[in-house]
Amino acid sequence: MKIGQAASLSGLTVKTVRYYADIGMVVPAVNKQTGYRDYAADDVAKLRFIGAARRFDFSIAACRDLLSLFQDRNRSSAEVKALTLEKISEIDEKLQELTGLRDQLVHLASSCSGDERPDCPILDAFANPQPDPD
Amino acid sequence: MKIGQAASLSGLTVKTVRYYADIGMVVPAVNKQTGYRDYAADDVAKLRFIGAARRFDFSIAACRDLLSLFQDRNRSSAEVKALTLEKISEIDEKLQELTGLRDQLVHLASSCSGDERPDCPILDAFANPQPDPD
DNA sequence: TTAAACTTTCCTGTAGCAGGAGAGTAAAGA
DNA sequence: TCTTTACTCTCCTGCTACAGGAAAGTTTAA
Repeated sequence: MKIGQAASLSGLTVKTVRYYADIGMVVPAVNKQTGYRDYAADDVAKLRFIGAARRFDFSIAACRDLLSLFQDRNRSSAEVKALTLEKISEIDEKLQELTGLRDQLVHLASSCSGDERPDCPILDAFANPQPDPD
Repeated sequence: MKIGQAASLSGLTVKTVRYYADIGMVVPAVNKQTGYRDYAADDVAKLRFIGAARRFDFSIAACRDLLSLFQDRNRSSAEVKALTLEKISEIDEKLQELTGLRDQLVHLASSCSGDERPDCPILDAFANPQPDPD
């Protein structure tokens, strides 16, 4: 099938599918007469797989790893689980960071009257930044 | 003072400070003989301000807004508060998204034995992705 | 005087594509 | 059959917010 159909079946855009071909992640056959990419059902499965992994916030590099594990009939599930646990702890870090940020901003906002007067504790805080705890 | 000192006083890198000059955010005087950028104390204050706002995850564009509010003696604090509240709700969205992701990954990982057998519910889930709820 | 430390501009690379130009191909209707 | 519309191709640029490095000039300290 042509790229448009592969894209819609996999829930990706044509641009994205073409990009994955360019970087060698999902490389379809090529119709030698037209130069059109020719996607097999197998390729579409890979694209769907990658789309799902990307939605789980795995990077392209991680997707590549997962995909090769996915295609390796002899793989053990341990590696996949390890990658997943790693991803979870990455997300945990990001969550902590964002939560801290949110708390500080909420604190600043609540101490700001938000009226027409020019005083603003938020700007004051930015003008006299606390040194980083790290 | 020269860029190196301005950078260390503001807690930014020389590259970053130079970048802020290039995009017109903090433009220092220039020593016409040497071509060296010449930062005043005022410029350093702006750099520190921006550094703090960036640490609060404000984009460069938002920093520009905040900075102009900061420099505007007649500004009201209402605009700043509005920007901050907007940022908080952005963070809230991101937190929700990440939490959902985390939950799903934890669920997948817990259903995966993680041993040497090739079966892996994680890969299975990726191979048969659930349609997006959006 | 010389060497080390800074500074300058300019160019490239990052991640993961999106947007668009210009040209060729395919499918469907009149 | 002709034409129109819809795809597809490659190639180039742009996005965010800088980092890294080259080649050349400047300053400062030994």
